[in-house]
Amino acid sequence: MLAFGHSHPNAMKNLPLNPRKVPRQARSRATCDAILAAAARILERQGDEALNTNRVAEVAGVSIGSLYQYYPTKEAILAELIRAMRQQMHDDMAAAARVAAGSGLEQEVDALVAATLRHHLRNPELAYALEIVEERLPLDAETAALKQGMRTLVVDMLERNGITDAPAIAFDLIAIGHGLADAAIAAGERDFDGLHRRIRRAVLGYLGRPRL
Amino acid sequence: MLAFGHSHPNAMKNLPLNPRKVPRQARSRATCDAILAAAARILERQGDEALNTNRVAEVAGVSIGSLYQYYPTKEAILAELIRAMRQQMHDDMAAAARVAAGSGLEQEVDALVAATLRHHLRNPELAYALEIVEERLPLDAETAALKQGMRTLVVDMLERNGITDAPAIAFDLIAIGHGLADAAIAAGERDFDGLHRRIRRAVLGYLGRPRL
DNA sequence: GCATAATGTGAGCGGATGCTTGCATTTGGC
DNA sequence: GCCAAATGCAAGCATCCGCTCACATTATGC
Repeated sequence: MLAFGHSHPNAMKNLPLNPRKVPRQARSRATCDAILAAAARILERQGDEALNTNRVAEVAGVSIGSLYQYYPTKEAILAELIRAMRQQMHDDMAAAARVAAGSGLEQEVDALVAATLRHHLRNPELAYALEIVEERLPLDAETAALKQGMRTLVVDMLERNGITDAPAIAFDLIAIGHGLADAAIAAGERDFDGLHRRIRRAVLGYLGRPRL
Repeated sequence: MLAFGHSHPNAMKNLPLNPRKVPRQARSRATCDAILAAAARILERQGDEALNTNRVAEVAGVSIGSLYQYYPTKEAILAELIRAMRQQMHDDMAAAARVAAGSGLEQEVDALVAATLRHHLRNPELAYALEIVEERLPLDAETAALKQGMRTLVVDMLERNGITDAPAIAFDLIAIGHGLADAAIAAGERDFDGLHRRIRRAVLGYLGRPRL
């Protein structure tokens, strides 16, 4: 389960952005958490097509009115879930990059790939559903910054290992990893070790390293 | 623009499959084409969220009742568009594979990659929108067969060039190409030559070929 | 020309869903 | 204990959208 950081459900949604209340008492914080947890549960078990505000409120054991006191729109709920996921993923990757820094390209690639796969491993269904939702939602600034941060971790890793044109290479490596992970997960694979090896092979192959 | 093959708008949709009329007169064939063209236009210009049956009928200059005489559901229209796209793509790849067969791995990879990119080049917006729709739609048997056929073209190409475990390798190569193409197109790139080179690099790198 | 089949029409039904609003209940400071 | 602020509630409004149906128009065979 994701840990929700309580980063003000407001401060998002630019177009229909009507300010909403910020929870002050413990009671209302519990309500917000119940709403996010219910939304995650629905996404995980039934996918994003089954998610609507009435159902979220029902599963959360909260009235629809309470939901709209804290989340101005359905998208605000989804954006909050996505932000929490990206935060966790970013922090995990940053820690992995820090630990592996200086251990050589192969080790560093491995560390970053492992961090991203760990993310999917925790809750494959939810992670997959959230990524699908993310594609068709305008990113809020905070989530965009997190994604940029993850990209920068890859760029820095490449530069530490003397690779030129790192930003463009990072773009492609991320795309390659995404492509392989998406295809494997969509095909129902759950062998993350095998997937890890294939992503390593693709990444190092793209970088022109001799095969291991 | 896609050429619609008039492969019986019926013969799809297994669950709510109510037989519908098959066009006999030229008049009704024109109606069907107008409906498919209108749906493609909407997808291309406004994306799949903006597509609904009322709007399709309006853009096609046809009444909503006429639309439902030939297409039992909204999904049947989309499935027909997807089928036409996959047919064209498959035929294009098959022709490319035939011409390039025996010219060596690098040439054959190039030919197949070029065929798939040509497909996107014709109408990037429509191709992109259709692939998004395809992901969340149950494939009809004919489309599934076309996709399987394309996969087989890649497997055969690999086996012609002495590569073992071809089916698994083909799966990964397709995923890699998809990942790179999706990311580039989503980022607004329109330099298909550059994209072609990067996909070649990724594919040959995965296969462990020395860099060119 | 006429009968019949084929095709075209659009008002509107039924249901889903995002969200508002008016009111009830609980909490915390004094 | 009291009151104002915070929180909670759910009926139901407004809209969208997939789709039907009863009827009008056009083509085809004879």
